[in-house]
Amino acid sequence: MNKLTSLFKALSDRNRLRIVAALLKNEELCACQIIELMQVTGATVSRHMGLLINAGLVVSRKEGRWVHYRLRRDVTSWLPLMEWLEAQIADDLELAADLSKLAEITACDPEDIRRKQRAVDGG
Amino acid sequence: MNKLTSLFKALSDRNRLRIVAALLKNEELCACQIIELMQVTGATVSRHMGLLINAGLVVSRKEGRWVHYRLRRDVTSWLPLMEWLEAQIADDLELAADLSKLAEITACDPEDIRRKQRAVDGG
DNA sequence: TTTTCATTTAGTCGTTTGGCTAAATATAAA
DNA sequence: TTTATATTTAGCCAAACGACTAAATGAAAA
Repeated sequence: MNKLTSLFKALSDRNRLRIVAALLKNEELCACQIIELMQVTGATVSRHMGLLINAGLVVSRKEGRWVHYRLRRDVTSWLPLMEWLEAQIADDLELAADLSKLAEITACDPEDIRRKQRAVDGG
Repeated sequence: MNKLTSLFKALSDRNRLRIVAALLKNEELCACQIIELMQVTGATVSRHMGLLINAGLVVSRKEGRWVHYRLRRDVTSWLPLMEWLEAQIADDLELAADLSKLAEITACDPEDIRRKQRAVDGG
């Protein structure tokens, strides 16, 4: 697909926009933290991350069993868009609310988050 | 829907992006000119324009039987995005190609364009 | 080396999208 | 006031999307 089109498609889903907002405020997040923020299954988060990676917005880094995601900051032509987006997010009540929830999540040890998630799943 | 989400949704379709690109280069375009550029039915263009209007990107102006569209330039917080977009369009071969086609279209009298379109429709 | 576990892939399902045609609406011309 | 015409609305269809569950993968822990 076209670069620009897949970029906008990536940003045109509410949940993916929440992920990008989260990554704008956190250098790096692991899958389980994003799952915890969004309250969807790991499979769903994985699919969203795949789209964001494909659009060229995000890169992933594997560390043991865990995968960490971060925004690509090396595509200089997109930096103005990212800066603009960050300003818009500040004005979006729902996205702004996410950020405080996210602060609670990142304050925890990811191991604890997974423990809690497994307990809820009943796995 | 959310402001930011409907904005990105509006921009996430290739044909709508072509329309926005066209409106960035032309203060105002009428429906028949957009139909001619995109080679889709009037109904389809109408639906796309409705989405762009709903997203707050475009306004329409009725003049007799004709409807003219232009970009909203009064939403100051979106101007940086529009400027960025304009720069990206210049780097997009397909969108850039559209602009020369558009130049031919805008050089004609819209009445002639409709005459041609009616002839093709067999109406 | 078996088990556990984090993530991804495959497959399913209901919803949304983007195109079309046909009918409706609104305005100008005859 | 009838007819022609530009756009919109309604209704249809196939393809794409976003969620889920279950199965597969790959890496660490036991």
